[in-house]
Amino acid sequence: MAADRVRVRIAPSPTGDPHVGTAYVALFNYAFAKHHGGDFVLRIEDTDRARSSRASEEAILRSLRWLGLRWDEGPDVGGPCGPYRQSERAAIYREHAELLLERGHAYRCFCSAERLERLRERQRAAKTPPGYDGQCRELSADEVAVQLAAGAAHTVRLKMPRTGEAVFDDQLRGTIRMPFAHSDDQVLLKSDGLPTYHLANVVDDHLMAISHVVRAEEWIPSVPKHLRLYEAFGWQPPRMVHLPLLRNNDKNKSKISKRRNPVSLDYYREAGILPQAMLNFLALMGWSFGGDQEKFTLEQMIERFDLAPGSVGLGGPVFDLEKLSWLNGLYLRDLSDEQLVDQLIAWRLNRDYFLRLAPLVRERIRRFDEFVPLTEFFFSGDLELGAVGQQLVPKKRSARDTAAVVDALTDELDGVRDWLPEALEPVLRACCERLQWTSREVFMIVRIAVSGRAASPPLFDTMVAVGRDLCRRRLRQAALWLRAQPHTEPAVAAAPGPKG
RNA sequence: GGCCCCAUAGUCUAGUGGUUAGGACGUCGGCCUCUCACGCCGAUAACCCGGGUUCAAGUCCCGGUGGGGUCACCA
Repeated sequence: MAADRVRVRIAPSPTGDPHVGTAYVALFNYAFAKHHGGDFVLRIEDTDRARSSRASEEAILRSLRWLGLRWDEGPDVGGPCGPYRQSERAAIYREHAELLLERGHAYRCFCSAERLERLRERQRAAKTPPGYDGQCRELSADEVAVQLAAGAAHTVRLKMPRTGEAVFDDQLRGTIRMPFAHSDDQVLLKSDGLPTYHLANVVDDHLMAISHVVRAEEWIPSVPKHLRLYEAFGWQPPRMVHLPLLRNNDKNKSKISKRRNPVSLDYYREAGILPQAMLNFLALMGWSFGGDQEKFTLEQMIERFDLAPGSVGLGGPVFDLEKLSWLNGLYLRDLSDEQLVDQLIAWRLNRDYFLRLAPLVRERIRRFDEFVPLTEFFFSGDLELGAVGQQLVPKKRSARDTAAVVDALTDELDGVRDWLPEALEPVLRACCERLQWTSREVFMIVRIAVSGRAASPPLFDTMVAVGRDLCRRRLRQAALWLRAQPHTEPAVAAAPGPKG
C-alpha cells in the first residue's frame, strides 16, 4: 500500500439504530476518499460486548448501502487489512497491550469497579476533577506478580505523561494544544480482555494504513491519549480532521439526539426520504457546493470535496427537517409518473402491506369507502393532535407527568428491536408496573399518540403496522405536544373553568 | 467546574481587508390558477459584545459573552 494513498474509515459502533450522524461522517469520509482516488474502509467497533449486537451491525450496513455509500473494505466484503470487526481482532489488541506493558508505557490496574465508583463519588463531593488516581501506576513487579498469580481481574491502563502538552494540527481547525495532565490513565484493555475504543482505534488505524482520521468533534478531547499511544508504539499518527456535530433544532442547539429529533436512518427511509436527497442534505451541513447551487449528486460532490482548511464550516449545523423535506420534494419531482408510482408502491401502497392491515380493519369497515379514512394514519407522517390530544392526559393526571411517562415509554421502546405484538405488550405492561400507571391509562396514551385517535384497531398490532420508527417519532411528538400545553393542575385540567 | 471547539437572518450557508453583506429553507405578499400544491416574482430578517491592528474589519489579533463537546472497564 503506497504510503501517501488516501485511506479513510468510518467506524460505527453497532449499539443501536443506524444513526444519521454516522451517515454524515460516512458521507464526508467517502467523498474525501473518492475525490483523492483513495479507499473508504468500514470497520465495526463492537468491543462493547454488552451493547453491541449483530442486528444493529446489519442495520447500519443496510442503511449505508441504502444511501449508496460503498466501502472498499469492510466486514462483509473483506479486504487486505481484515478482519474488519474489532471483536475478531482481540488477539491483536492483546499483543499490542503487551508491547506497551513491556516498554513501560502501560501498567496493570487491579482496582475494582467498586473502588473506582467510590473514587468518583469522593471526587464529585470534593469538587476535584474526576479521573483515575493512579493507585496501580507504581505497583512493583512483585506486587503485580502476586496479583497475577492469584488470578486477579485487571485492566491495562495507559501511562499518561504528567507534564507537557499534546499538540496536533487539525486539518480544518489548525493547531490544537491540550495539557497531557488533563487526561487520566485511560483503560486500554478491559477486564474482559477486549480493548476500549482508544486502543482499538489507534491500533487499527495504524494497521489499516488510515491516512486521515475524519470523525466528529466530540473526539477532540481524546486526541492526547491517541497521540500518546502512537508515540508509545513508535508510529506516525494519521492526519486528524474533526467535523462539526449535527445539532438539534432546540434553543441551545445541543448535539443531535433521539429525544429531540429523529436520528435513525430507518425513520427517514420510512418517511419517504430518498437516499440521494438525504445525502445531498447532509452534504449541505457545513459544506457548500459553490456558486448558489444546492442540489447536486454524490458524483458532483466528490468532484469538488476535499476537506481543505476552511472548506467545511465548523459551527454545528442544525438538522432541519423542513429543509430536508423541501429538498426531497425537488428529487421527487424529478421522477416520472411511473417512477413515482413505483416508489409509492415499494413504500407502503402494496399488497403485502394491505394484507397486514386487512385483519385490523375487516370487522371495522362496512364499505370499501370506509377503508381509507379508517387507515389514514398508517400512511401519514406526523399527526395533528388537536382535540384528541386533550385525551392524552388521563383523568387526575397532569400533562407534565403524562409527558414524562411518554418519554419513559419511548426510551423503553427504543430498546425493542423485534417490533412484534408479543414483544411490545410485555414491555408496555412492565412500564405500567414500574411507573404505577394503569394499563388503561398507558395504553390510551400510546393509542392516541400512535394513531391520533381514541379508537383504533388493537394497539399492539396497530403499532407493528405503523412501524417501529414512526411509532417512536409520534410518541416523541406527543411528549412535545404535551409539554407545549399550558401548565394546569390535574383537578383544574378536568374542569372547564376560565383560563388563568 | 477543568480542558477543548465554535460564533453571518429563526434555520442551512456564501464571503478570505474596501460588497447596496449574496443564495437557500421558513414566514409574509403577489402572479399563475376552479382550489391546493408546484413554478415564478417580491418582501421580511444577520455579521454576539468590547478593545486593538489598519486609511479601511463580517474578514486579522486580544479579551469578554454565549452555545456546544468532553472529563466510563461506552463508543
